[in-house]
Amino acid sequence: MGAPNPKKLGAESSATRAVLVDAAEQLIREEGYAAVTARRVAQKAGMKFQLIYYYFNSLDDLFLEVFQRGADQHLERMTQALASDEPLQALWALSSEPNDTRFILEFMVMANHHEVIRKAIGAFAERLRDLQAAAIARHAETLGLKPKIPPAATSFLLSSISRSLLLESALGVTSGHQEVQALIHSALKSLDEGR
Amino acid sequence: MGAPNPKKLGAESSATRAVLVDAAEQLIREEGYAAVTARRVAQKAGMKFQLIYYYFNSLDDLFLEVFQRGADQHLERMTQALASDEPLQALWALSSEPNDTRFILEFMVMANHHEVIRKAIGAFAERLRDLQAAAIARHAETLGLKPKIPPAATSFLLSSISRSLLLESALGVTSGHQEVQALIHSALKSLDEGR
Amino acid sequence: MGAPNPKKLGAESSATRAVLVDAAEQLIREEGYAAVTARRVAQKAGMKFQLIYYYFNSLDDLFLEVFQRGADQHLERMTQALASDEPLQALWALSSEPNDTRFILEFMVMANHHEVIRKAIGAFAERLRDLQAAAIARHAETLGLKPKIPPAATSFLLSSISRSLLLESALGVTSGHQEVQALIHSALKSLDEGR
Amino acid sequence: MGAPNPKKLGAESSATRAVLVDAAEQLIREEGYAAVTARRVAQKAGMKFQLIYYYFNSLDDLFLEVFQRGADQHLERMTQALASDEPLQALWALSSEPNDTRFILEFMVMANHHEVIRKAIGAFAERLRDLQAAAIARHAETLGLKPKIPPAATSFLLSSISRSLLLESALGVTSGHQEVQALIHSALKSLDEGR
DNA sequence: AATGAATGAGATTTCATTCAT
DNA sequence: CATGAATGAAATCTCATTCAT
Repeated sequence: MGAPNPKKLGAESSATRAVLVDAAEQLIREEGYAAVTARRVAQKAGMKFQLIYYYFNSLDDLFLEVFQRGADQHLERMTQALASDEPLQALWALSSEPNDTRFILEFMVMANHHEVIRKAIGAFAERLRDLQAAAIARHAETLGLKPKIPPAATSFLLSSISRSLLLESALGVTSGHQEVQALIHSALKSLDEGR
Repeated sequence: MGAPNPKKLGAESSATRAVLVDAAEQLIREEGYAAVTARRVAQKAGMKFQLIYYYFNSLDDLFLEVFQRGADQHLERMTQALASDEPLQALWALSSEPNDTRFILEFMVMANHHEVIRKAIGAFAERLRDLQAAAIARHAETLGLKPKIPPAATSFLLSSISRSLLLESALGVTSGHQEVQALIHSALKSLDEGR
Repeated sequence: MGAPNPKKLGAESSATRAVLVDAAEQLIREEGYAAVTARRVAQKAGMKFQLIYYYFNSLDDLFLEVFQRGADQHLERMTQALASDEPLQALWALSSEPNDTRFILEFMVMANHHEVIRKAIGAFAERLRDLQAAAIARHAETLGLKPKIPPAATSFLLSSISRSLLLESALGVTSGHQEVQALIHSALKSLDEGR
Repeated sequence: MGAPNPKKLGAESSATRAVLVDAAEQLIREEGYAAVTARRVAQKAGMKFQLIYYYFNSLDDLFLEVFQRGADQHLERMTQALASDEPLQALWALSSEPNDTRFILEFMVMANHHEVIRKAIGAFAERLRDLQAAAIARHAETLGLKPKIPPAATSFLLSSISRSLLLESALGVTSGHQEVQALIHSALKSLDEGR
């Protein structure tokens, strides 16, 4: 029996549903999650706000769907990046993309108050780490290297650093940034070239 | 002394005022800035919510005061840490303190949508960076070292990494953390001992 | 029909909406515009105050709708009055009607601090003046008269005087009123009869 | 015994008291009576708002004092104007002064909701009317004229018209105004010159 | 598949006023 | 004389959500 859907909802495949998710995503990107309300999403989508409750059980559900879709896309992109000839540099480039990174950060913050989101983003972060670590290990093996830094640590470091560069830039703080960028670039180049 | 401050009501030195700032700080630490409303702060402080407007004119003012007080304390503590015999390890220990770091992170996020906060935390971050970079440079000189990594970059890296360790831990993500901790510890030890 | 009005919620045709407009109008007539708050309107209508924001988005919108409805009715009545055999006397009778005149005066005052209302009542006053001036001119022509006083001035004078009679009466001041009424009556009679 | 002062208040002659009345008057002139609150008056005066309650029993008392002072000054000015060689033209000039007229209008509106103000402004209006009517009668007698329009009516008409010219101008409505101005000017000139 | 109607809860903010000092 | 402290009341407005149609 399990837990049956307590409410009849709009079909998963509806075009309208997608429009709502799009609108919510845009809003999060532009103004942060705190700016997302049923009314504002609907307004952006050019629809009535009640539609949100028709398609989603609650605003949280909508958030979750926005996140899930974005996370899937990001994992996809990351997978492709890691498959390139210079996986570390590709990883860095993608991690430095302000768009995606700010988006993910927004959910990290939201997680504080949304149990459901916390689980989802936790799972996502873990998968991302594993994905990256595996690729880094694979790459090292290909080149016949025994890296001093464990793959998972490398993954963590690159994520941390790109995230912070972005976070600080948004605050207008940039002291030390150039030096770090230079360090990272040369390190990654060496690694990708097997030296 | 002539015309008083046009709007400021409660005295700076009031005990009540301090109680309110305490309550707000606690709330931010426990539930994040988004949970702070005049009503909730007052409730926590066991007071009427209007008192907040009596003492602060606006919620933003309260936020700012909470931040400023915490920032000052942190700078103070950091200054002391950097004055120790092993400044880098002390820096790291303080930066890894969940209390302070989560607190600062909360404001970094808040800054996205609060102009006033952005300026304040930007200024704070810059001061912190300069403070640390100067101490790191000083320490290197004392030991007669020429570090490969510029001081400001070292400061940035340590901040980024501690911040991310904390952020991810809150999400239940810890893969790669131990390895990073180990790396950092050994690196800092070497640096502090001049090797 | 595609994207609905981004914010408008309640339908234009709702009965509830009309009840709210009625209540607001009554309140303005009885106690003046300054007495109109969402709570009081709702109370008078026997409804929850949030309904006002459901139907009107803002109190100003409600004010505007009350005004517009009243203005339209007044213009209608004025048009009919001016079509009578004795247009000037009919104009005066209508302008002396305390109900309408006090109502309009209330908005004139409100206009001082409400940009939106200012525009609306400005437009209305202009239309009213033009309507009256045209009728007065027409009437003069019909009677083959060449009036010493320009039609627009006549319209202005009658409006001013009726307005002030009312305003002063409300203050309990009536000295000179009877004499003015007598003057106006005889003047209008002459004009209407073509002497 | 009568009704003794229920509260000890600041002296009538205090300079501080006058500063507060000044500030309130300025505020009414600039932003209308609805903008007058204890806080704003005090702010404008560069004082603490509690002082208002120290010097006046309530805000209404302050309003009343502002009005009384302004009314007395206006009566004074009017008396002087009426003593001139061309009393009617002087009367008109003073009545057309936007400053004073808007100020008085503001109180006429306030009267709707303030019993005390209503009585005060009623009494003032009556005195003003009597003053003007007497002067007009005197002037007619001096010139040996028997005016068709009773003096009180003349006073009423001039007040009404000047008031309305101002009220409409504020709304951006001016149609018919020039013609009226011209009429009034020529009529008053004739009267003043005894033709 | 969609939407008009409604509402309880709560947000920030402002006020007039009192009182003790 | 003057002012810090406090508060009850009310203002406008927004939200998430439900329900009947």
